[in-house]
Amino acid sequence: MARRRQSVTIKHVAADAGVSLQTVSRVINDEPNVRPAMKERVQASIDKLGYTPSIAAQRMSGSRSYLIMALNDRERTIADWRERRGTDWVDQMLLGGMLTCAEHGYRMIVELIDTHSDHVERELSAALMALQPDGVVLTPPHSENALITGLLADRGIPFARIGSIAPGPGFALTMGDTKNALDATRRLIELGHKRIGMIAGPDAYSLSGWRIEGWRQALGEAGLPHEGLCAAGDFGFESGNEAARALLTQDDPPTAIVASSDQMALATLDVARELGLSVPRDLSVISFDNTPIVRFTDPPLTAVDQPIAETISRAVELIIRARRDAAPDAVIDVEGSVVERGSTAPAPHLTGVKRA
Amino acid sequence: MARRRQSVTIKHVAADAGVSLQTVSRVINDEPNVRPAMKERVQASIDKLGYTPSIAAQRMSGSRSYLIMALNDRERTIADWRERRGTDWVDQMLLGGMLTCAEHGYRMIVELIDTHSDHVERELSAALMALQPDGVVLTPPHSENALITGLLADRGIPFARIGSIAPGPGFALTMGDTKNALDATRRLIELGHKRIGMIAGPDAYSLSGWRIEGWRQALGEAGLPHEGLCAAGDFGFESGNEAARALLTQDDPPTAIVASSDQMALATLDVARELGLSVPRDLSVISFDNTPIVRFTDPPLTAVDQPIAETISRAVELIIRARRDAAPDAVIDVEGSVVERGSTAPAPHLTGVKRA
DNA sequence: ATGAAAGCGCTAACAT
DNA sequence: ATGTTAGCGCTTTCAT
Repeated sequence: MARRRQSVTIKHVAADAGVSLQTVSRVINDEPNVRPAMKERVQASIDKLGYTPSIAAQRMSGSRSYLIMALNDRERTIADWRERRGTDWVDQMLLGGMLTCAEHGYRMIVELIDTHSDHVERELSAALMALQPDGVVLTPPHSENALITGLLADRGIPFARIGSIAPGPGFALTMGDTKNALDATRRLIELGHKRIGMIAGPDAYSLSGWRIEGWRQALGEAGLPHEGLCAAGDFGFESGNEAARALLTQDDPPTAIVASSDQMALATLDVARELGLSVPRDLSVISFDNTPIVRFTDPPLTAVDQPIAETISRAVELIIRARRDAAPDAVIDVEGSVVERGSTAPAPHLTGVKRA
Repeated sequence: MARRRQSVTIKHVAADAGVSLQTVSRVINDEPNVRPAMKERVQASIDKLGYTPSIAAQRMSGSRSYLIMALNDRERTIADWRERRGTDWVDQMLLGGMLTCAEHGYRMIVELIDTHSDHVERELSAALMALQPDGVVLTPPHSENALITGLLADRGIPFARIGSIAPGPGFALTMGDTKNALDATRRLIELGHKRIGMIAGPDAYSLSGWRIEGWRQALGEAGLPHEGLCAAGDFGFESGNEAARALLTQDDPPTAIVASSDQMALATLDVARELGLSVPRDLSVISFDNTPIVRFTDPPLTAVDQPIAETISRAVELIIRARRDAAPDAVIDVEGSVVERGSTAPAPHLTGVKRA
């Protein structure tokens, strides 16, 4: 391959404007100590030649790489893509991440890392050495992986933890999990439900716990019971099936269920159908995620919308500003909302009658 | 900001192994003229220190950047994300692209470019200068934009054109559009349909034409008419609504429709419902895309599955091999398939009776 | 088969 | 306010 060189470099601009490289550099980076007239002249040359600095060269000189790495769980992400489950997490991440990066001249680059692997550190370290990103966005469950956060902290790389509130290095951001679960449960209580079940996510994710907390809090406020009404899944369809079955086939089953993922809610719909329960007449369901498919289920699912794009956008801004500003101590909580659709309705009148 | 340096560099490895930088470089790049024993010794140091070369430095020295840029239409992509329509094109692109890139030590980086903008060239040029990718994957409609292909050809950057068969620079790949439309239409003919409509995509996409061609060819084989049975949309829901209405409210309307996108098929379902037509009893529908939502529509849509991941994967391989191998002259056509679901059924008996 | 020297495009540090 | 120098980590010459 022919040795490919940059077509227009800082040298060309400097020559064209009749100034030193350094002055051009100062203009590019909007640094002080350049007279307006000079700045204008250099900018004119830049525009004329259509010059854009090479991020590789910028990085080499000890400056920024203008790259932000978004780390996702390899196994889960690939499975979602392969199965075409309609999870649009990555899309929403790119929506918030890429656009905000672009506003600041940065790029977002998606990287997949194994969670369970014993060589997480090697994988991550290799990615960091290869790319030299200026920051990293950690999504669950990586955001709570001490090996990962520790390594980033050691290397002094700014990073954001989505779905983590633990103190320590890195910006912590959450998507209103507790309040979302609280709101969803309250809504069901308003509809007259007295026994409201919860299909929780796996323990490995803190947000699973937060949602349980919100659910319990709402029940507590209303003096309603929670005992025996919480079953845990792993966010996947199969686990949701089992959890829903466990909840709905017990004595005095719930008339409403909050599921911690769309897939588990989908499974709940199936189980209900199988048990001869009509949704929402006999059973109300609210899910978390609000992925595109929930508008097309039968009935369409009332769902908690997670502000993924907004949250990643905030994370990126924090990372980019990290050089200047001090880290905010507090956890940043971006609010979600409940989108009401057809899977929720007033509690059935015959509450308390065993149906299974 | 502290001037952040690479933690482990080629120098460290060279020192550890007691050899010159050059020898280490040769080992990294698997070059000849290194004795096995030497190679082993160096590799041991690399493993011990957990060394991975910086792609910025590799690029700077005139070698590869190990970056492949995937170019998508900015406006459409962002709209799909914002509306959360369930289009998983980008996901499938990443599935095929990222994984294949990773196999070869490359990274895929997604970039959005305006199609209609008059400064496409400036935008693209800036991205190329900043990132210096070793190759570019062009998706429709960029793959048929002469400004873009011309610029890449001029710069000598290997690129792939997805959904383009035009001769000229760059690897051309298609996803079996003609055959897919042919198969879908043939399937409807097998089911006894005599009047089969087509809701085509916009002219700006060549693949719209290829699909029309396949549809027409199948009709021709069976001696069936096509006149007045083709309406064009822009792939979006609204346009599908109009097109479906035009087809279904005419005299002697079709009993089956092939829609060039899921969104337009969704609209067709709505129009059918509105007109009192039951799908698939009165009307069969086959769509293109097979996005996740089509499993949840009422009824679930029979759809043409586009091998996006596989196609992008092939494109990436071609680009990476471009340095060694000669460009294949022929268009590479990756086959799709029809996934049968609930929106197709035998033609209604009362064919020919006006219903609208 | 190995090593030494030069340079990629850019910026930090140090002049002036 | 501007210019000069040195060097980032690596690969390409060019020696040996």
